[in-house]
Amino acid sequence: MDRRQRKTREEIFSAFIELLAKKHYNQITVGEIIDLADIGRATFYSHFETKDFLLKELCEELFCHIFDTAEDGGENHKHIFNCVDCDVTSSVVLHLFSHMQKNDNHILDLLACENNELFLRYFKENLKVLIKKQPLIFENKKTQELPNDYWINHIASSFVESVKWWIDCGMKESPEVLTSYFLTAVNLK
Amino acid sequence: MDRRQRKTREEIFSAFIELLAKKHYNQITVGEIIDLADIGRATFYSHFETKDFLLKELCEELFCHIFDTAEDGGENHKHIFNCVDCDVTSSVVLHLFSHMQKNDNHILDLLACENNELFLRYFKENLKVLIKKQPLIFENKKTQELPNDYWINHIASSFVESVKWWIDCGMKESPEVLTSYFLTAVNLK
DNA sequence: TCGTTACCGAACATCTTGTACAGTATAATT
DNA sequence: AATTATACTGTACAAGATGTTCGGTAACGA
Repeated sequence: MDRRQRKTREEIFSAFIELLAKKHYNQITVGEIIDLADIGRATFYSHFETKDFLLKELCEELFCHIFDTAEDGGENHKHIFNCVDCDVTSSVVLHLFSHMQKNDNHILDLLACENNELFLRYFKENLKVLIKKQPLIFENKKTQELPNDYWINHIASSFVESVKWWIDCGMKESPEVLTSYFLTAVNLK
Repeated sequence: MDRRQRKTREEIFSAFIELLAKKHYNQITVGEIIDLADIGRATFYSHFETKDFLLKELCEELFCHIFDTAEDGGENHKHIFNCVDCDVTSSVVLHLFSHMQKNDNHILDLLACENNELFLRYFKENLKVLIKKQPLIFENKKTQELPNDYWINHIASSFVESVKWWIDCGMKESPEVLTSYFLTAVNLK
């Protein structure tokens, strides 16, 4: 990809994130974005068909990154984190919470801002994929009573809601504590 | 309130709900609403400052209704529903799921439609209030390990997510089955 | 019956969107 | 180094949406 293209794309994303932190998605105009990014109108539209596509691509970029690095969690992360209770399940969960806390790529800004619905949706969908790949880690202990997809949905939702709760509380707790809350709530420890 | 005012208000709400079922909130224009409601432009703006306020008031009206009728759930609903296992907790939960299934005031249409974020948010907030009023019913059994507000958030979220899952599956299950799933997942039975 | 209030409808300024095009700067190719 | 291709600029533009204004009409309540 052309360096100019890459630069412009980054400037648009950056301006967009800055605006999202300030006001609601619906209130943001393309005009504001191009002013802040300091680019021409036509340039914006040569990159993104509409504002909606911009949002979509931003989500995809952010979540691809965080979940790609989480992929190998089950096998390797025992060694990366010095976990208190270093079993595999809490290792993967802890890894995710730690990622959150570091706020890689402004992911927390987006999850906390007023219009976080879309991000949360991506977040949850990606989590589901991750969970499905680790059936042993997130085992459904009540398979007789709960359909599996209900269970997976429950786990993924509970994780997302834990993160939201964490943010709302000002993220005072450590990732370790959050991991413990989460695993207790969903009965995985 | 003037009968004309009431009528106009209802017509606007009705047109709005019809449009919401068809397309995303962002794509709906005030022009479309007033065309479908068959009222004058100025009339719309004398009722609602903006489209956002319309959405807000719609939510408030719908959720006030459903939760007002759920208030007395703890004491009286044993007699209204012939529950399989007629303890108080499942009675309240079952009552809510049953309400959902009946689709009072198009509440399911709104929860299922593309732009359900705002409804879900209202839904969850109202649920939290309900849960806080019934501390014995939704008891936090792990009070040593889980902060109470984390617990309440977990319960409310799980309920909302159960409803969403239910809708996504086509609502094939009975309210009783959903109640069972929910109570199992959050470990309340 | 009479004063009040809500609706109508048309017009209007303003803002937003998405497209078009000619000119300029930067990258890639030879 | 010269040439070709591609990305950005800046301005302009049509089409459509927003929110307001105002004089006239109809329905309400007392």
